[in-house]
Amino acid sequence: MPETLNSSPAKPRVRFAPSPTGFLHVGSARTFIFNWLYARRNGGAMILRLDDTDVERNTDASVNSIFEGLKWLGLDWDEEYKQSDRGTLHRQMAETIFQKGLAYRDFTPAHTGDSERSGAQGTWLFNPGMRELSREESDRRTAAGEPFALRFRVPREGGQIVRFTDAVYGEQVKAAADIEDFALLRSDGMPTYHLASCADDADLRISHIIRGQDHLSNTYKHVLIFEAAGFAPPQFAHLPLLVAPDGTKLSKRRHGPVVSVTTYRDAGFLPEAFINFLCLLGWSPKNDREQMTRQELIDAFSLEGINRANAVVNFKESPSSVVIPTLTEGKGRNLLFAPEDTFDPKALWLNAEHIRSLPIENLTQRLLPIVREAGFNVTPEKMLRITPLIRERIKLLRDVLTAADFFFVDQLPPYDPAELIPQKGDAAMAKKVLEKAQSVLANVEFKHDPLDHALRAAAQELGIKAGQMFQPIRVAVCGRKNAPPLFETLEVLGRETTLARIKMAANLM
RNA sequence: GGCGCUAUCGUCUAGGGGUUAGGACGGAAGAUUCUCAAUCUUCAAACCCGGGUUCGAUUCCCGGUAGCGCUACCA
Repeated sequence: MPETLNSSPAKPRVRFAPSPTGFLHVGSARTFIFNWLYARRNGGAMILRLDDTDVERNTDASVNSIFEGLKWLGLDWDEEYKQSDRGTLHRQMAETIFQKGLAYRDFTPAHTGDSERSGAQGTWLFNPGMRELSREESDRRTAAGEPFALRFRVPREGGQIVRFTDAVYGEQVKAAADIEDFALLRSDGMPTYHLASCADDADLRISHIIRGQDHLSNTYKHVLIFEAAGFAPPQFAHLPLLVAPDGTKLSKRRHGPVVSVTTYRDAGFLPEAFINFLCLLGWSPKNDREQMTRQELIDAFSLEGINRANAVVNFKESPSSVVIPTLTEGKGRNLLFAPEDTFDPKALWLNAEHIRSLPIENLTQRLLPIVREAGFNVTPEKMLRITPLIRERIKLLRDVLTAADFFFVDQLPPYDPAELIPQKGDAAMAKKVLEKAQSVLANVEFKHDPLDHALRAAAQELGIKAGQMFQPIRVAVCGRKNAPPLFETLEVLGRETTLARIKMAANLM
């Protein structure tokens, strides 16, 4: 078939272009997800491009963190590039623009940075001296080896206007006179972000640029670059920013690990739940749906559903929670992670919802590695029996360690004997219950119904309420008052362990 | 300082010239239950302010305020 004649509508090409200067940030992850959703929804291509033109700040650790985070989220891409490999392309575009007279060499020594940040009123939109330099003079100084930055010659005369249509923010118009003569090339010959980004977007035939709203005002510069280089600008869609409860942009320095994707992974979030949560920040399916699978998100996604106001990630700003070490001390007592109230309550709820809707086998598989890593030897068979007992009781996968701890240990850690005393009862009643329980449980079949009948009958014999019968047993066996339902628990624990623990408890009374 | 973007319950959001302004999380109360969860029911909770346009604005327009972004030879 003559594929050249195939005029099927162009498939969208989108990209995620992080600069590897830190771990994968939750905001970046959301940007990736929205791009990915758009690509998958429309049968397009997802491109991952490392924007690593800032050699000073790039690190391998950061690149790893990005890959690690995306891998955990289970997000894939179709093409991958590194800007540092494409310098030639960038310089070509700069040259093209320069030859057209749309850029000029600026021989002013580079600003020495930092200190003049406060004196920003000294900001200049353009430098007439350099802008007006004759080509001859410019060439002469270049030939003499004088370093220069290449600046875009913004068409500031004649009240010109730059415009583009943003899929989220609508028509955008700005007077060219308000745009500074931004740099294209640094004096060391390296391209700036603006140039490299546009050159690559043009070369990779990116059709839609979906990125953070912090780039909205940069977009005018990008439109200028595209047009100067002879390309039609792609479609733009800017995303509202994710901010902290204090309204400021999320940053590791200010807000700690809650802004890093791996923190959520390590805390026991399900990747699909985390993606679900991120999607609901700044986007809405507009039908009151909240819990959604990956496929449902793909099917529902559209640029029209994106809104314009920044969204707050509602984590707790308690510094203490951030300081708590992730180390485990001793077995049994696994108070290891930052308390769950660190995270956005809605993220937690969504996670719990996703956990509840997972088949037992699947959940078990996800729980097992966590339990083993904490030092407990549990067989998959046993875990498979434990999972249904805790599934409704955990919000994070890691909660398995505190919700099911008593299933994993041989010896229960010490607990307060007073807990054994039932409601409206006393120590004597507790002792009576525990002794009765020993004799009853020595013979009954360890299955839900027989246990239920036997224990209720025993309560009646003792002339106490069922609840008063169950509580001492529960505490004896679990080491605490709050635990999964008793009969199922006993069933999993088995007769031997149950009797041993009750005997120990009886000795405490 | 200049330029721009934004503004609905505490938070995420739906809606839109006339609505009891809807949903969700979280909160409160209750039901259920062997505890805890889960589940169910109920309740409290919002249109930033001021002008205009209009018979009527939370919705449209303008201004203010606030927040955020850009204003680097960072991205």
